Amino acid sequence: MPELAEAETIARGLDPHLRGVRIEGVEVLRSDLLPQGAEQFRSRLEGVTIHRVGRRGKNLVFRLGSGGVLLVNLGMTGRMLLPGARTWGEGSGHVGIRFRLPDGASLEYDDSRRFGTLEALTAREWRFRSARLGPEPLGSGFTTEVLRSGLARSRSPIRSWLLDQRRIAGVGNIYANEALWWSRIHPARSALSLGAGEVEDLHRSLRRVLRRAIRMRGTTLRDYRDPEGGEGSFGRLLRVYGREGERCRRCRAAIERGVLSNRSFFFCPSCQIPEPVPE
DNA sequence: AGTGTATCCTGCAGGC
DNA sequence: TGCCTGCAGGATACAC
Repeated sequence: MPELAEAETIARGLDPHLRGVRIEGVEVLRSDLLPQGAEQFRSRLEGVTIHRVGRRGKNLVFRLGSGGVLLVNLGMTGRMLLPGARTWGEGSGHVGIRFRLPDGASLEYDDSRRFGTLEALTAREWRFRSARLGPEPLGSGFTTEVLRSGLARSRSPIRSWLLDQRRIAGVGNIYANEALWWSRIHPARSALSLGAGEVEDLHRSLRRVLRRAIRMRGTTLRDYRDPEGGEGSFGRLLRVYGREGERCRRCRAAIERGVLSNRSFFFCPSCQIPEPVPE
C-alpha cells in the first residue's frame, strides 16, 4: 500500500533515530522477503553503520557506511517499526526481519502479506536500480514539460501510466486517482490524448495531492502505520478513492468504480468525462 | 506498446 | 456462527 507519501513519512520518522546507528545483527524470520537470500543480506549489513534514511519513489533507502544501501519496498502491508511502536489488538504479528541495534534496541520489518522486499545493494547496484525509476514527482526535475513529453508518447490509459514506476516514481493507486479527480480527467483516457491545459493541471494536482498527503502523514486505509505505530490521516481528504456510490464533493454525482489492468479506479462520471476535451 | 491474467500472501467485509 | 467470494496501498511474468 504504501505509496510515496507513506514512504516519505516513514523515512522522516526513522532518520533521526537511526543516523549513525550500527546494525549489530540481522535476524531473518521470513527469508522470502529477501530476493538475494539471507546469507548475502546479513553479511552485507551486519556491523555496518546507517548514515541516513531517505526515500526514492515508494522505497525506503538506508545509506550505509559501507557505501551500499539497504533498499526496502514495503509492498502492500510492510511496516518499519521502532522500539515501543504502539500496536494494539491485531498488533504486529508478522515480523519478518529484525535488525538488532545497540543497547538491546531493535528495528522490525513487519509485513502480513509479505509482498515487500528488502535488499542490501552495493553502491553500483543501487545506481543501476535507481536509474530504472522515473523522476521524483516532487523533485525539481519533474517539470510540466517532462510530464508532457512522457505522456505524448504513450497510448496507455492515464491511470495506468501514472502507476508505472519507470515513468514516475512513487505514485500509487490512491494518489493517481485523487490527482485525476482534481484535474477532472477520466482515468481511462489515453495519456497522449491530454491537452496542454490538462497536462499542466495534472502536474499541479499530482504535486499538490502528494504534498498534502505527506503533511497528513499518509493514508491509513487499514494496514499502514508509521514507525511509531501511528496512522496517517489523509483518508478524510480522499475525493474518489474507495468512495464508490458516495457523492462527488464537487457536483454531488455518485462516484463510480471501474477496472483497468486488473486494478480498481474511481472517478466522478459527471466531472471526469471519458472523451478528450477539445481545446 | 498495450492489456488481461495470474502469481506471491494474509485478512477482512459482505452475502447467504 | 460459519462458509464462500471478492477485494486490498505493489510488482512482476506470461501470452496475446
